[in-house]
Amino acid sequence: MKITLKDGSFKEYDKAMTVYEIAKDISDGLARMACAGEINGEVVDLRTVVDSDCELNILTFNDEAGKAAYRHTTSHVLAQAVKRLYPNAKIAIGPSIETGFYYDFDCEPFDRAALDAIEKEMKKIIKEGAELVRFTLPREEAIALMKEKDEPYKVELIEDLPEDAVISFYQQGDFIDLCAGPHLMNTKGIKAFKLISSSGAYWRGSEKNKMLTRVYGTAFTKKADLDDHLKHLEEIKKRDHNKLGREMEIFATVDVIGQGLPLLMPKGAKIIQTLQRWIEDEEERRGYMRTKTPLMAKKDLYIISDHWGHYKEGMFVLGDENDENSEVFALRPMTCPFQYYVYKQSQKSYRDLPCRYGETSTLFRNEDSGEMHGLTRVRQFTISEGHLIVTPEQVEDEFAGCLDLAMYCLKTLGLQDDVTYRLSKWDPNNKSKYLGDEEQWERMQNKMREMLIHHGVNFTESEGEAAFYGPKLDIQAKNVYGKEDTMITIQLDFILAERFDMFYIDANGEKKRPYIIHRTSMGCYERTLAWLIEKYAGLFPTWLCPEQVRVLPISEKYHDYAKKVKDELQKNGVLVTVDERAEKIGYKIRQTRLERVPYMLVVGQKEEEEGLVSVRSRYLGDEGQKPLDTFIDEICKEIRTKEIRKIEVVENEK
RNA sequence: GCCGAUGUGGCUCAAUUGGCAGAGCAGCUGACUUGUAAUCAGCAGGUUAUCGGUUCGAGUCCGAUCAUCGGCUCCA
Repeated sequence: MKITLKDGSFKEYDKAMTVYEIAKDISDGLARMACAGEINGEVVDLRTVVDSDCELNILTFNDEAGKAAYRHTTSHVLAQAVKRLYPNAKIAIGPSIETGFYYDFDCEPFDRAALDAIEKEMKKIIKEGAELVRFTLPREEAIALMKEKDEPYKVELIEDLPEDAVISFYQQGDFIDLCAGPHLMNTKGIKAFKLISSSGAYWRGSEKNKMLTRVYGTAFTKKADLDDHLKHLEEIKKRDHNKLGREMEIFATVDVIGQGLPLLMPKGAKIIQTLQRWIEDEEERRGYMRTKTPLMAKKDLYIISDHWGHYKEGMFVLGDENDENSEVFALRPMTCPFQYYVYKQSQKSYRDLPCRYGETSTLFRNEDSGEMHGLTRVRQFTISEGHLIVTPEQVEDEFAGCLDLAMYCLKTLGLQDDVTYRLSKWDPNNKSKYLGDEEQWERMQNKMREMLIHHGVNFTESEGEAAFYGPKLDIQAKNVYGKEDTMITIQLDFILAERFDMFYIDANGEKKRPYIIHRTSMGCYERTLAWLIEKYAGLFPTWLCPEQVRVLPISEKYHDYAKKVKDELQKNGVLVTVDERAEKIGYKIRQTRLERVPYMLVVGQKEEEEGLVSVRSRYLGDEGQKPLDTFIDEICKEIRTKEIRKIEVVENEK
């Protein structure tokens, strides 16, 4: 048998040896070896390999699958420890995840002290060093075994496996778990792990099911890697927009105002204003017409759009629905139907299409109380929303136009490499959630897929993520913790034009249904702001900074000159302030840096006499003295071109 | 909505386990008039998230509510 190692080398082995024995031989410390290999790209447990003529890659901890096996084994040890300390706990599932693992238990919730105790027990189990033994059972016997062990969740899992599935178990000491593997060969192999937190999670991810206790942990093959990871978690906490944004006075929340209703402070409001002006102008250049439509409407409107049928739970309803004499309104969760009525104000010809409407639109969504988070999940938000009413022939070009605009926005903000593209499709197993029939959905989804391929977009597909009226292209980004959110969305709608009886007159004088494209250009302002805070750790590109320059006079004697510098900058549209406090220059510099202002202009006697400024920037540190006019030219160019200068000087410690 | 944790000046944290709410930073006032990351002195700032309960006495114990955080579900 030929065993290929990842470094490209390979060894020939006697056919009489089992793959497992070979693996032991190769790894020479068997406990440290992930008992996993790869055949034709598929990860397998070495003990399941019967064909000794295949070409096999032995997976080590340098491979993702090897690491996953390692983390997964740690989750089994966690389950064993929990069973020892809480014999009545029932085990559910415990997979490996990106930087660790979790395991769900049906038992009382754990507090930190309980987690510490479980950790201690896990260390004991690791020290005991039981071998992980794999065995398989026929379906009935597998069910019987799990019934005997009184593990109802495992029984349910087995019952749902296909009839012909191989049902494998892994045993370490007296602990047996239903599991496909692969695993380490011995629990002794686990070197570094930590239980991070405990929380609730529904069995099989459905809120109709019982809530189980989930324990999250992280595991690394080296102690140093674990320490690095824990340190990394501390580090990214510093750029978490929810912490940094409050610290920098970009936003705040107030308990009597309510959940999901952040206050944008002057700095946050300024950044959003800058974004908004930029986007509105850009859209106008691209042929959009601006609308400004009401924030609320009678429920009649939502009945036509069928938001009343499909989205009522998500809306804030005003008035008493149960009282026939009460006029019922709802705050708008979307702008779509309002802009449709803008379209419908006059009869349109095919010559009027494409008709592109844009609106800086404030929306309200009654999110569940546990959903709100910083600026990324709120109950009131403002998006760069727009709707394009197009003829069927224009769909492709206009979709491309929306995509181009979205990509332009991302690129300008420096975010283009941080996103993934997702084709969000309907859920064919839950058709009642959606309007329209299967034929329509398949047709539109195929069309969208074709367009994405045509434009060379690298995308994934996901079922059950569509809007109720059509498929979406969602542009997704991850926050500092790796959690994904939709930043930008472009949606194809083939339903609502009919419901709203929208039409245009074609070249033959016949009424035709238009298509509608729903889209955002740079998404929701609040969410994009949160993303920018995390991306730049608060050190925004100069053009976005709420304060771009601070003038620091050496002493009171130079206040007049400082003001003159400020006025000149202001005249050129630069956001500038003067620090006139009677403090030493070092103190003012320190504070200006902590507040992340990109440029400081120190002015004293020499500067005043010669019309200079001493520039100190977060980009290059001390940039020396230069004429005021030169500095103005430079910074105006930087702002105008929305340049993202590379930051060389980063130390914002407090 | 569900599970869990947390809540003390603007921020970071104390308060000997039920016994006089305190410190640093920030702020304000005054002095200093300063050359590239913290000048000195003084002052002010609190119904301990809110409401209720137990107690001679509650920041501390109990209950409810609100908010924040970590997840689940949901979602831009």
